[in-house]
Amino acid sequence: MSGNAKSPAAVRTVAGKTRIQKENETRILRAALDVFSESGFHGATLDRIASEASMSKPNLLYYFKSKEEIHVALLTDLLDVWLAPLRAIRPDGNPVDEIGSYIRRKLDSSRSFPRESRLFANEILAGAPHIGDFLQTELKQLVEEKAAILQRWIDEGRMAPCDPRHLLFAIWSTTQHYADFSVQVRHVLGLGAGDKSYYDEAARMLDTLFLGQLISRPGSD
Amino acid sequence: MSGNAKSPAAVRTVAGKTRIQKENETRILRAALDVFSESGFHGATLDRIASEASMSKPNLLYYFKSKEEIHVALLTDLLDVWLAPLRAIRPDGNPVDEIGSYIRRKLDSSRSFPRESRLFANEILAGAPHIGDFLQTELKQLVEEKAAILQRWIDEGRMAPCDPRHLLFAIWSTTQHYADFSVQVRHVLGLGAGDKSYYDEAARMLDTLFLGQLISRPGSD
DNA sequence: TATCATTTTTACCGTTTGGTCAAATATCTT
DNA sequence: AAGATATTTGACCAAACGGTAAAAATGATA
Repeated sequence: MSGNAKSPAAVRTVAGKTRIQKENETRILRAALDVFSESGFHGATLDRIASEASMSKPNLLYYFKSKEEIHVALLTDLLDVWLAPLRAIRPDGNPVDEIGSYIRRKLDSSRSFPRESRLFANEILAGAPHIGDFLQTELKQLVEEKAAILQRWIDEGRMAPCDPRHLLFAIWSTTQHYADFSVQVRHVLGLGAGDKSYYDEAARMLDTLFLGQLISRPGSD
Repeated sequence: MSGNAKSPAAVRTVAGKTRIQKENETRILRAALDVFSESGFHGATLDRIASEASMSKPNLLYYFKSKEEIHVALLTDLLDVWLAPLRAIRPDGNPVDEIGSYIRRKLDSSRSFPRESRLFANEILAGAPHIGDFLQTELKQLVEEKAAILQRWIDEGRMAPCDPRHLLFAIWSTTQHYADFSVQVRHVLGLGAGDKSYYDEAARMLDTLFLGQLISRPGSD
């Protein structure tokens, strides 16, 4: 009677989620990502999210207790994806490859998930009310771990000396800029609304900036 | 009877502003900058702005017709200040000095005017509903003008080849990051709320990143 | 001090918004 | 098909919000 097969008399999967539940939660989160990333937390309304999810507002609130719960769910889902590129930096790689891949992955994230990037940016700009703990613990620890790797490369003379944590900040800011400030980028470059053609030039620029010069290559690397 | 001395029978200065008017408009804009930069346009309320300006809401609306008018006034005031560092880049200078000064000025802006930076960031993130025109015309033109200078330096072999406009994007994003994402920076570095001590290390990092390497110095420059 | 324009306040309004409730409907199991 | 559970909806609510109107108070001028 315990297990996970069927407790009362319904079709529930492992996590206790019905087929309809999973479907609707997905629909809601998808719609909410649209609305939150476009208008921010306070600018978003449950009515718009419900409408975009083709669902009545009370029905939406049947799956998520509050507006904040939807927002937190989105952020929580996002964090793992967001950190994946940083996690992928390998201690036994060489600086150019590892940092180069990291930049490429982060830039790809901006291009492929601009709404997620803006959601994150909005949260930080608002003072990180929901993910402050995450930043202070998980992110801080991960940064320290990866910064130690970079520091070792510096000590070994394989990279120009600099504060590794600030180097990471620079990579974050430059890559995320193309998602968070895409309107400005497009307006300055004179591009249309959906045009993402600038990403190629951006990639070249970042390679020049971070790799072409920052990392000294003895040739043996 | 025209002039600017005194038209009807009151104490008005050049722009037709009473002493009290000027004082109160300043108080309102100051309070509004606090609130808007902290909570964004939609998160801000007239009640909070009025309260922070030690003023009743109707009295506030006696000086500004609407919430949006306050917001636009803030943004408009900001734009000139915001572009000053870029305007200061001189065609007859040398790359290291000019770009170095520019980075220093932008970083100083982030340290000294973080609220202004966040106000701007919020506006862009929201899709630049109020300053879209400015971005497409004034900013675009200014960027083209300065990019041409950088391009000339590149053509003359005084700088590593790269897209000058994206170089500007990189400078904008890295410097503004320290204001817009200060919460994240502090949490990752393990610093307290008001601590801005990281700016020194940030400046070193940016110098290394942009100057130490990007710009090739023939020695004669 | 009388006069007039400016400034401030009190009371209020219509709308929007996040959220609730109970009833109705669909879905699943037996 | 019956019964139980899960889902959906329409009607509604209290609070918050941007904004208004008109009267009261203040300040400046003569």
